[in-house]
Amino acid sequence: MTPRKVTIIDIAKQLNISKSTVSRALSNHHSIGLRTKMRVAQLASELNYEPDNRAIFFKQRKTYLIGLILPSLSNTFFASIVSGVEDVAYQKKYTLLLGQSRDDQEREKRIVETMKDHRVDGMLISISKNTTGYEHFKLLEKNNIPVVFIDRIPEMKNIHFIACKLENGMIEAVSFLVKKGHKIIGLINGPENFSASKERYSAYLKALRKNKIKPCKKLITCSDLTIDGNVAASKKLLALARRPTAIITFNDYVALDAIDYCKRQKIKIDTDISFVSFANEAICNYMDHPPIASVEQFPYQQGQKATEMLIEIIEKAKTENENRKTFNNLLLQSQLVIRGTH
Amino acid sequence: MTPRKVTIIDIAKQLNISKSTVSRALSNHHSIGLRTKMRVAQLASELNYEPDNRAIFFKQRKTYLIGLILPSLSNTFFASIVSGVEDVAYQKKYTLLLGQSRDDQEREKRIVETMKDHRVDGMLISISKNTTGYEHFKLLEKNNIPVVFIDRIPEMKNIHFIACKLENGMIEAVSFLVKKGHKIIGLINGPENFSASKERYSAYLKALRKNKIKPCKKLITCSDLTIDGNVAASKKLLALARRPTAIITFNDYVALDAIDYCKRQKIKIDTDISFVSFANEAICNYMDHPPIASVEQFPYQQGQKATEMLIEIIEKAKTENENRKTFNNLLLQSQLVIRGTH
DNA sequence: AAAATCAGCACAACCGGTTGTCTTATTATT
DNA sequence: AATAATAAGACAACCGGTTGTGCTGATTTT
Repeated sequence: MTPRKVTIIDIAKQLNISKSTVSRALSNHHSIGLRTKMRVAQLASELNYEPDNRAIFFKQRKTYLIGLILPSLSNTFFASIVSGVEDVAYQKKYTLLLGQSRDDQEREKRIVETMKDHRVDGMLISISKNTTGYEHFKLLEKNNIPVVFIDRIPEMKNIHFIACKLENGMIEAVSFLVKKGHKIIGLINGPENFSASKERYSAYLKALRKNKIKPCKKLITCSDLTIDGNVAASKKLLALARRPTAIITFNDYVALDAIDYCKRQKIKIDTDISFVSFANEAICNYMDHPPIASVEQFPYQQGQKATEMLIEIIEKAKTENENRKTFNNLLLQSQLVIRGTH
Repeated sequence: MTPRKVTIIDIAKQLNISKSTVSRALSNHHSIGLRTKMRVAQLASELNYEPDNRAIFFKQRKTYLIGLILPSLSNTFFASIVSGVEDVAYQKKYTLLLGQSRDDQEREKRIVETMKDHRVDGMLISISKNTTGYEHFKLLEKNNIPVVFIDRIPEMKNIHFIACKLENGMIEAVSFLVKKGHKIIGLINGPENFSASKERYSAYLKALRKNKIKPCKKLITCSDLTIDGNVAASKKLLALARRPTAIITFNDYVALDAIDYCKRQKIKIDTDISFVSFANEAICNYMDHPPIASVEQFPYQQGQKATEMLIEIIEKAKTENENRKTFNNLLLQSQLVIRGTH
């Protein structure tokens, strides 16, 4: 049997005093005499006493746990979110429970369940690629566990979320390309059910209008973000009779696959075709032909802000009237980052 | 005030029965009558009753939490470890607490403290680059919290750990280069205090001996794994009068910085110099001139094995005699992966 | 018919702390 | 000297479950 940890009861017994006295002595309560306080402190350190937070949290109906669910960590974008979340959470004495949905709705549900069972004080979620049903999120609402969605937002009413406003980034991207002389600009978008895809799509159209370019449906395609999907999308655009001279991609990984495809097809990057991506991943700095520009989406900051928002909601819930709920939405501005000498 | 969750007491009151009856009814105990069981089940689902695991864990002296501390997630290597850990942990009903030390000893200590306070059932740790003091790990031992170290192992006696045996990988790497005609093979190693660096170092010497090549001290250097460190190390080796025709690097990121440096210096990759790395990161597939081979260290499997080991220790501790502790060490074999057509 | 068996449930202790109230001895007040 | 005030600490309830034991009435056994 695991040797039991030292409790205040052990201390109380050894000193022949009551456990409430020990408790108060340790928290320096005024109604305990100095002599007793010192004896308790002495014995506590001798016995290596460590309070069991769970007993306290249990009574406080708190856990100081925040659940974070992301599709994956292999994408540096999400890893940055973790860092942002972690930095704020630790600072405010919360600890992070992590789960990866692997873009699988069932897994996402199971993780939500588990974290709910662990009675997290709140959750941060970036939904999976395949999530269409939202019952598991409603379950959290029922259980009064606040959720702030990050970057990948479900299409629900009355939710808290934080994301990066992509419209301005997309407009900057298109204008940048136009200024460099491009007239046929393609778009490889992400899955159609992503709000982030829809936003890119409408911003793309808006940007074209703004630059007096007539949009062409053939120049717009989607990828499921797998390598095969990315390659297929690239193939489709590059096979067009009216082939684009520039392509804007959903993120850097799509761009990398597209660039790879071009190289295999002997299509010269930056000569025959230019790429602009989203995400601005650092790893691209090592590429010989990275996208010439990329829209920064500030994942670290999104993580920070989301966590601040969540903790505020958690701590407000204790005091405030539940009836009149308000929902917090925050959009950061994205920003086009032009790489190197382009 | 947050609306209290439904408890068995609420159910008991409404049905005018005792709470123990409710508890047993819900767990289908034989001494409860069918009629009562059904009434309880009915009301429980009506009220949306959800048991509070914490009360149960509390009594069981368990949390089903596993703490995982890694230096960082920006390195895909560690992200893979997370996935391995997560997959095994979730399957065995444990949940993951995550912390990044950012290669800062103080931060590592604080995270250990926090996780200890949350009474994790066990911890998985990959130590930070700068960790030299081990008091915080001894603290865990004192608190009877088992720890399994992963990949980055402290130099302590009597610890559980899992790592990847690098010797064979290094020997394969050197032999591979020799077979390709290289005679002057440099080594950019990691920080000297890493056991992983020491292992690479001695394996490198052993491999040279095996291939009848006389080692030369000048061909061996270390990097602190920052970009500047990597570049400085590259510079040092490439400035040698007897310049190496091949360099083995501590990991892929070092190789990328070295390759980048070569390109800027107009040293032709794969012609003037070849690189072999450790880690076999997937992102390198997108490079024009990735290392021609890389030693796979199986981070996902390390994560899995470490978690299996930890859970076994946790669950064994309950029943076994504590006096005769044994320590588990597991080494996976590394494996040289030759890229593409080389 | 009295004793034994058993189903079905209530009571209370426990996990490890916190906190409100009550008790007792000492000191201060009038 | 009698009373009030105060210091120091004991007692018990509570958080939300689980579990060992005891009690009650009905059925079975002899």
